[in-house]
Parts: sequence; structure tokens; C-alpha cells
Amino acid sequence: MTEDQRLGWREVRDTIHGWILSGRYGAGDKLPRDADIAGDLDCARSTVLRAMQDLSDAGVVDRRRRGGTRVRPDPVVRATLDIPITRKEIEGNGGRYGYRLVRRARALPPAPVLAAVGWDTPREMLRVEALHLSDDTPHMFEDRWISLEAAPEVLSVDLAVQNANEWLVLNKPYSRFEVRFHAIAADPRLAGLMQVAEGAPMLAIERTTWIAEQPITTVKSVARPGFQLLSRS
Amino acid sequence: MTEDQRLGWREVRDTIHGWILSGRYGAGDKLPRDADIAGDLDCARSTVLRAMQDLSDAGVVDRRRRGGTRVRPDPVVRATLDIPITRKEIEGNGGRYGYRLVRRARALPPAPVLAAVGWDTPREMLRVEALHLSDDTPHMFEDRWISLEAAPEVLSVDLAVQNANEWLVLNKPYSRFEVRFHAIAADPRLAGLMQVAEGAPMLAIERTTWIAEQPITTVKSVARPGFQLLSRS
DNA sequence: ATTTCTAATATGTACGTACTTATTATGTCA
DNA sequence: TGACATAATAAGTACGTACATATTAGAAAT
Repeated sequence: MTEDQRLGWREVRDTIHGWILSGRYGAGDKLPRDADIAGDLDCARSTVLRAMQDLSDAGVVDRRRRGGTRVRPDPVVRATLDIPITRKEIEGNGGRYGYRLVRRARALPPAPVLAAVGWDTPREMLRVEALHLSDDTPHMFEDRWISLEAAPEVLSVDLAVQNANEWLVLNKPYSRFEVRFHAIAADPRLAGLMQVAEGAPMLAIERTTWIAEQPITTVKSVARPGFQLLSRS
Repeated sequence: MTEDQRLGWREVRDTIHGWILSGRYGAGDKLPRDADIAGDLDCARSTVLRAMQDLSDAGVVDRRRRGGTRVRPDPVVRATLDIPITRKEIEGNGGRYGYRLVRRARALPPAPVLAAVGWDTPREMLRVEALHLSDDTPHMFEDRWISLEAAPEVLSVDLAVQNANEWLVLNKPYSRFEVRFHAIAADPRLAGLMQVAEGAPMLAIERTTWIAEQPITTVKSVARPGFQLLSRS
């Protein structure tokens, strides 16, 4: 009746993590080989491997093929956060979703946009500005630039009706993306669009997506004051 | 000579992801059983399992034990971001790290702090305010509350010398945490401490950690203007 | 019709083997 | 001493089997 079951990979992970937290292995120290740990804990090497891969994903240890496993010298807090489709987020909070196209124009991207997509020379892109509304009050403003090379079909989409974000999500898979978060002050135009005081602090989320090194779109979304991004566990 | 190797789990993952992106399986659709996919793609079920678990982690599909695998109806962008130890971040950017204790006092936590740690009734905590400096200019200000039940030893640490964050990282492992990001305006006191204009927009990062349902600490860190959090891939 | 039990089923876990691959020692030659 | 090839090593991948476990569909009972 005593709990003498074999260890599962989560238990193995927590055991190893415990060794690190207790100081038995400090920052930079080399851990035993997977095979030896497996022997000590009486489980299969593949179980230790799984445990170790989880610790590696969590940023607790570094693993290299012949170099073994070491405790990461610079512990980080690794947060995973989900950025939902704005419509879903609003509807999930019980709001009525609304969408308003503010601007749609072909234009040459300015320097910050070029930097975001990683281009040296400007090439014409489609610029789309839009407001997402929750119960008719502004929830988020987005200023988006779309590559006409990666997504020429977007020119024939009626963006007054169809939300550019959702069209892209459905039609333009990406292989790589980058997200930045920072705080900005509402300039007069943004303040007017979002119906907030000029200079109000707002959370900006900048996202860029690529497919095979070719940029698809870059977007700066600015959220309603009070908006929070949350990540648990 | 023709590339007729068996598929690896990443290739299997990308193949399945391709089915979803191409619309062959739409939002909410049920995918074939792992075993059938394994048969179709000529690989082991465990390889499909691995691929599927990756897609599940990435938020692309939902898996349930007897219910099978379905395409997630609400695609999300899942970003993983590393929040480094402030000292490491400053030193990594080539700055000289400095630390200044602003306040250290026992106090009863106000409502927002109670809400963050999940307490109903206030119990005395240690409040620590500190500035992190890069080359003597303010980089980040933190307002921290530490549970005296979870970490009574902190009372005997000289926080004028030792940074509370680093002491906690080294001495108080946590099992669960929560992070929030939002934008705030600098109030007069914060503006003075951070040497920015009153009302300047700043990125606030609020973190709370628990060990076995017992809160350890909650901290609100406010970063220098221009500070960005970045997440790739 | 509603609840409760039971069986079927798809994913999840664990194991052990065989083989691959990246990386690091080390040993040889110039 | 340094450059370069070579061998040793530890993690990574793939597979197949056996079993565990959650969940759901359907049958049986109320």
C-alpha cells in the first residue's frame, strides 16, 4: 500500500528542479548525465529526457549535445501569454464587437516600419488603420502595414467589412513572428479616435509576421486605458 | 538517393499544421486519430504524439483523452517572453548596475495588494521600494510587498545592500506565478524618482509568486520610458 | 425523460532499444 | 605552438509495446 510506484516525468522534473532550488546544484553547475539520473531515480532515460526538456523549455537548465546539462547561470522568468483575436476577446467579455475602418491607402513605409519588417529600401505597402469597438466604445486601435508582395490579394478584400487581422489570420499563415510591448502617450489624433485624454498612457503591442523570411505584416495595436495582458503559471 | 527518409516529429507537426492552415481542417474540426495519421504518414504513433503535443502547446489544437484532437476554434498568438533579472539585463546592455533602497517598512497591505495575493484580510507584510540604475540613471522602480509568513527571514537581510528581487530568486522558490502588463502615467513621486516628466507613459509589470497556494511576494515594476519587452518566434 | 452504470476508445505515460548528431576532448602533424 | 583531423561522448530522435486514464457514447434502470 506504500506509494512505491515508479516516478512519472513530472515527478522526475520536480525532483531535479528541487536539487537546483535547494542549492545542491548552483548556477552554472553541471548536472549528471541523463542515464545516471535515470539509474539513481530508477526510471528510464527517456523519462529523464522528457523531464529535462521541460526544464530546458522553462529556462531552468541549458542542454548541449555532448556538453551535458548545466544549471542556467541567469535564471529568467519565462511567461507565456496568449494574445487573443480582438473580436473573441471582446465577445468573451460579454461585449458587442464593432469594427470601423479608419484609413486604407497604398503608401511607402516610414523608417520605423522598415526597421520592423527588416527592409533596407522602401517598397509600397498597404496601410490599414482600424478601430475595434466594444459596445460602440473604442477598445483598440490598430495601425497596420501589409506587404503587397506577400499578400497581393488583400487589395481585393473589402476591408471596410472584413477586419484585416482576421483576414490575415485565416489566409496568411506565418512561420515566424515578433511581438513588442511598450507604453506610449496618446497623441492628439489617437486621443480623438480612442476618446481618451491627450497624453493618456496606453499599452502598445507591436507585432510583425514573416513567412520564410518574407515579411507579411506589421501592426501597432494600442489598447484602451486600463487594458492588461495577463500570464499565469 | 531520393529523400525518402522517415519523417521526424517536426516534419509531422508541420505537415499537420499545413493541413490546418490550408483549410483542409477548419476551426473546430476533428482531426484523425494519432494512430491513423501515423499510418498515413508512415511513422510511429509516438512521433505523431510528439508533434501533436507541440501543436497543443502552441495553441493550435485542443486534445482530450477520449475526444480526440480538434482544431482550436479561437486561434491565439502565443508569445513566450523572458523577463530577465534586472541586473543581468542592465549589464547585458553594457551598463553599470546600481541599486538604491528607497523604503523598507512593515505595513498592512492596501486593497490592490490584497487582491493580487488573494487574501481576504490584511496581515502585516514587508514593503520594499527600490530603484535599479543603469550608469546612475534610473532604469526601473519596484514597489514590492513580501509575505512575512512565507519569508520571515527577509527581515534579517540588509536590503540596502542586497537587492530583494535577487534574494528572493535565490532563496524563495515558487511554484506558481502571475504576471500582468499595463501602461500607467507617472505620478509626481514616481516622476521624481525616475527623473521623468509627470504624466509620462510607463510600462508596469506586476508579478506575484506563490509557493503551494501561499503568496510569497507581489511586485509592481515600472520601467524607464522607451523600455520594451520583446518576444520572438 | 433523466439518471446511473458500463464499455469502448483515443490520448497520455513509461520503458527499452537502436541509431543519429552535435560538440568537445585528444592526438597527430606541421 | 597551432591547426586540423579523429574519436569519444551525451543528448536527441524514432520506434514499438504495454499499460493507464480520462471521457464519451450508449445501454440499462429508474
